[in-house]
Amino acid sequence: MPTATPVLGLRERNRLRRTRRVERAALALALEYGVDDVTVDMICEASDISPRTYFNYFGTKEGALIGPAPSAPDEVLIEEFVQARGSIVEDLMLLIARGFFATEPDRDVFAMRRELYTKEPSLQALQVTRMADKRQATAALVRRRLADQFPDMPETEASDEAQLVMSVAMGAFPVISRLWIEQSGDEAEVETYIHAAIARIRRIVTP
Amino acid sequence: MPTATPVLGLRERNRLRRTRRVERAALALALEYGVDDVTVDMICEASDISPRTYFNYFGTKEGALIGPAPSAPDEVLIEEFVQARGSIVEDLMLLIARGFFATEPDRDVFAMRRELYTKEPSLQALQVTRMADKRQATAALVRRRLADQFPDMPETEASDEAQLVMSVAMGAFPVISRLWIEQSGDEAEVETYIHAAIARIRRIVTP
DNA sequence: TCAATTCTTGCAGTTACTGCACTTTTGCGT
DNA sequence: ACGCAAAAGTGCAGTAACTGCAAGAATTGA
Repeated sequence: MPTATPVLGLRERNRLRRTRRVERAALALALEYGVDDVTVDMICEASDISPRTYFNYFGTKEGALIGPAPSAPDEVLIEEFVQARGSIVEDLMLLIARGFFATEPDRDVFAMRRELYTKEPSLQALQVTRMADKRQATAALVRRRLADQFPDMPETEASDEAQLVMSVAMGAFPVISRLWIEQSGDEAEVETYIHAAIARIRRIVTP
Repeated sequence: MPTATPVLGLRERNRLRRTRRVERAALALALEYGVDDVTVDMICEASDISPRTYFNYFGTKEGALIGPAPSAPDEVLIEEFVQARGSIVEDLMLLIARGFFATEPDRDVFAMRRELYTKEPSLQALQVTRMADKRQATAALVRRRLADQFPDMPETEASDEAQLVMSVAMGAFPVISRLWIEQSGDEAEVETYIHAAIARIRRIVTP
């Protein structure tokens, strides 16, 4: 029986294998010695790869630890988001969460990453930093939705509101993903967690 | 007429003067060339200080750009926060904002910082990273308040809720401070901005 | 004015990261 | 099966952020 996924060339397979090998090594070292006491050279020696190639793959020392950035959502999902009419923050979180699932990680790597994240919360800050790069793109999405939903809202107000929507969503995201990762890790349930979190936010901003 | 503030020793005055001189130089350079194209050596040459001392003062290259971390709130303010009964996120933001004002910045430096922040939003991410260091301390405060307000709330739920409160507050903070900095910069008004932002958050998490 | 303390600085070293040129590997047409 | 073009891996040299240490300078308090 042929695989459902398109057959990958030797090139891709090598790249995947290598990526996993390096991620595993990096995570194991970071778990043993702590992120700050691990050097790129150590990772490279443990995973038999040259430092130059390491940076080609991951860009930064922490790249292998925090995992790939969530992929950009495709047009269909975006359109769905623009036309949805739930809480805008909730809808945005669902959109981001789906992008996160587009890149299915290795089982071991996933578990190690979970352990490391709880051990060194500073890595969460790095996630946020990386997300920050996508701020503008995401803000544009939110503005599209606002324009669609409230055609009469003045430009500047929409811009401010978009910023706020994004900030709240990105601020709460680490908490939600931590909860979800610690408790189940099952894709289906992420929507439940998001929904519960939104309800909670509603409560804590109400006197 | 003697000054109201306690007289500073020569040591303190030198340190203050130096700090301002370096901050000014760093900001001017960053505004002219962009943060990434400025080196610590350039800043040191422009402000006539040794690189070693620069790091003693500011710790990181960006330290002189983003300004001092908000000082830890004193016991009185903390007690006030624990016993307040407004929206918990709003009360927390007010607490943080007051800590921010405890260190009064130089007028010029303030203006340059404002300009740089709008020019290079990546600096905001740095602020967040630095705030992340204080996450635990802040979370403890929030938990104190929750324990005071809801004595029956179970441990784990309180912990999750504290995380969420902090994340939302810290997420929204950059937006608010940007609005406030761009429009007035007057201390009195910051409460108004915070209040308005909270109202807005309430709206965007409601379907 | 002198001794104790604190601060600044130079130096040497480590580590993250980058551009460039060179070799190896892979994909593919014949 | 073979060889060529494209892509990927690697070594090297260099830059820049940051740190510990110890010596020298400034400040303080008696």
